[in-house]
Amino acid sequence: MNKKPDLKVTIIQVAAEAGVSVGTASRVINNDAHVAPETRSRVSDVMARLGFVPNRQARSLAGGKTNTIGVLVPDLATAYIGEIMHGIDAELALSQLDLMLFTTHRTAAKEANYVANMVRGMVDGLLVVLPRNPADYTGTLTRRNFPFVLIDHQGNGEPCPAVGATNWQGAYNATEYLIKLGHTRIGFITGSMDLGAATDRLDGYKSALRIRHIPEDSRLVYEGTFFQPDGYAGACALLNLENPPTAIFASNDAMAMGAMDAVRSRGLRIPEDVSIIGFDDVPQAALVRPALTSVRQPLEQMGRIATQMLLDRLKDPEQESTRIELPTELIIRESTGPIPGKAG
Amino acid sequence: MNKKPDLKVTIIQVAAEAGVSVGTASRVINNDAHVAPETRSRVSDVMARLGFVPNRQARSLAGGKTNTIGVLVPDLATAYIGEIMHGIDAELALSQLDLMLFTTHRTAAKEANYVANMVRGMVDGLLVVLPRNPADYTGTLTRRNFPFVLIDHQGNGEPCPAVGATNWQGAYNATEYLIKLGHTRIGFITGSMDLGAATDRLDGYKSALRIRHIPEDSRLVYEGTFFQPDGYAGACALLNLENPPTAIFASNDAMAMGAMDAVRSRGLRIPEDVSIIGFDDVPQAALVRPALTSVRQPLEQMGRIATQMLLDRLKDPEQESTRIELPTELIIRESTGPIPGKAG
DNA sequence: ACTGAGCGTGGAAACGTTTCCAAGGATGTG
DNA sequence: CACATCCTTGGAAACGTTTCCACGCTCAGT
Repeated sequence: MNKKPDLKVTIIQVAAEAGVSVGTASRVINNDAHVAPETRSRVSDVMARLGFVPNRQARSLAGGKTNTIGVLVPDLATAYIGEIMHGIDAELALSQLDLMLFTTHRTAAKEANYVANMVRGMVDGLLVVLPRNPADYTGTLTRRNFPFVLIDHQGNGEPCPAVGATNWQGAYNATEYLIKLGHTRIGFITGSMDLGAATDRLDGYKSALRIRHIPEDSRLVYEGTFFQPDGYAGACALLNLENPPTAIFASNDAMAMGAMDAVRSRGLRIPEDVSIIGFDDVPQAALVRPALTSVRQPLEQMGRIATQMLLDRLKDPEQESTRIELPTELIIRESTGPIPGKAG
Repeated sequence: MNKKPDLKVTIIQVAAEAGVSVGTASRVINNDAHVAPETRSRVSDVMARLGFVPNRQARSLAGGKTNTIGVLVPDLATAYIGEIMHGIDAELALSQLDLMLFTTHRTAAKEANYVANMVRGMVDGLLVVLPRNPADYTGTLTRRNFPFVLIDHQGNGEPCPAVGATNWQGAYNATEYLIKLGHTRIGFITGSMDLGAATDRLDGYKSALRIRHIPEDSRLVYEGTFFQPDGYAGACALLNLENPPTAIFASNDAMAMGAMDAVRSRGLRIPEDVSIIGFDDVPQAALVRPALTSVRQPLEQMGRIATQMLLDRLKDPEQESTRIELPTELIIRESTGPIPGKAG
């Protein structure tokens, strides 16, 4: 065990020990082609023996890149974001890039602020999850040619690189499915309406009703914020209507679970009395009883793809900005069934 | 709007513009006391006008500190870790420190590996959440005087800075509470037994039984891994016993929720037929129906305190290593009640 | 054998700060 | 009034890399 290196081993020591110049040592580190194989292995050996690890800051300073990408998330407390992060993380690990995490705590001001500062050398690229009002900064970013990708946001303004899911289509399909089961009174609990995903889902729901000539009833739409308690409150409100819905479509799984609790606490059965359908298909959806029918968003994949897009842009910042929409998929489980009375 | 700075503003430009030396400009940035008030404000103005943001890498390289702390987590998909992260993040935001995130995906090898490399200049300090086998590296870290704090780990080896919760006491209290309700057949679903928290909870359970002279029955202990499906499987196994338990104590809330599903899917009621109790008290525990009785771990606070400890050590690395145990608290909700037959 | 291309290498500038040292001016003390 | 002290400032050396430029050498083509 002669592997007790001094606290700091620099490239200079490596170069001296191997009898080469720092320039050559640097080339070995960076796998530069112009190094004789013999020299390369000799230097590599020395590096291994000394336990050399290149200094990150110095590399960044000299090389102009940080090998770090920044991820902006609203918070970390939800399974939803956890899934996306999982995908990002997995993809990043493959590229030897590190991840700097910033939480905005759902405040748009912080978001813009972070973005503004981050552009200056902290990170090479930026991933913004669930952006609040990206219009504040996408312009600046684009103008500076700073690589970034938005995750799960509908580009309502100028086009910018983003990956999302087919929220409209997913909501449409789910609603259509309920209609085919015989439901005509379908309650809807929205997400935060300042998020594009939320409005798209509502629109999908409305479109499906319209196509099937089911009259819209604004009392059947309850405005929530994507948090579980809203699902509970929303379901209560809907069930209190004089002509309550036979199915409730919540804009995400967390609210759907809240709605399930509300239904159960009134002694009603799922799906015999009320059908419940969610959105996202977080892992827990399959684990609750009755298992929740939900519109799957490929969250992890969204994280992965966004990361890949970012890496592409890192290599070629001039790349055209594309918006990718991943397909959603209706996952039918136990929480939905035919309308009461019509059931077997 | 003359705020259209060139892409890179350096301290040199600021100094030139303000008519001072770079040294003085640097002192202004760092709030060094030895700057005349007049000079300070003049330089500050220029910085604001030019939109100067100090280059992180250069600062780190020259100053020897990164202003970044590393956080090692097993993954991000659980509410449990989300809560802890929340606390860390909140505390870090106060100190203007940034957060570099690393996920180990529950592999001990990666954990040790990250730690080894991270020590070299990537971050100033390290927070390790739910360490797998910290013994692999705590020695090295301590020897090098590298600041770190372990979160939620029982120091079974040499003492090192850590914050945890009173797992033993929490499990003891919960078990005692069930006994007082009249339960004598109490099933227990463990967590991953390679985690100190898991063994401590099991020990607390066993101790409570022993004190109350309730014979231990190894069939009542089901070994799980902290994931929800284990709760389901565990509850099924326990209920299949010829003399099934009247209460089930799961080592965390995720498994408790799995257990609730299992109980319900057999047509049994909670808590009338079977009482369920969890551990952690994640936010969702209060949201499910029936609301879950659980042992609260102050997760967010654990994150905060660990961060504070780390910051203290950053200031004074020689500081003595303390282990802090935060008290757990039994939160009684609706999922527990008197034993069947004895109830009103 | 002579030339030109290309490869392997060394040397040094640059990256944007912090921090130490020294110097000048103002202030206070005896 | 001389001298010591403190405050403010400028100058320059680090920090550990990357990268550009140039130099010599080898080798193929003529």
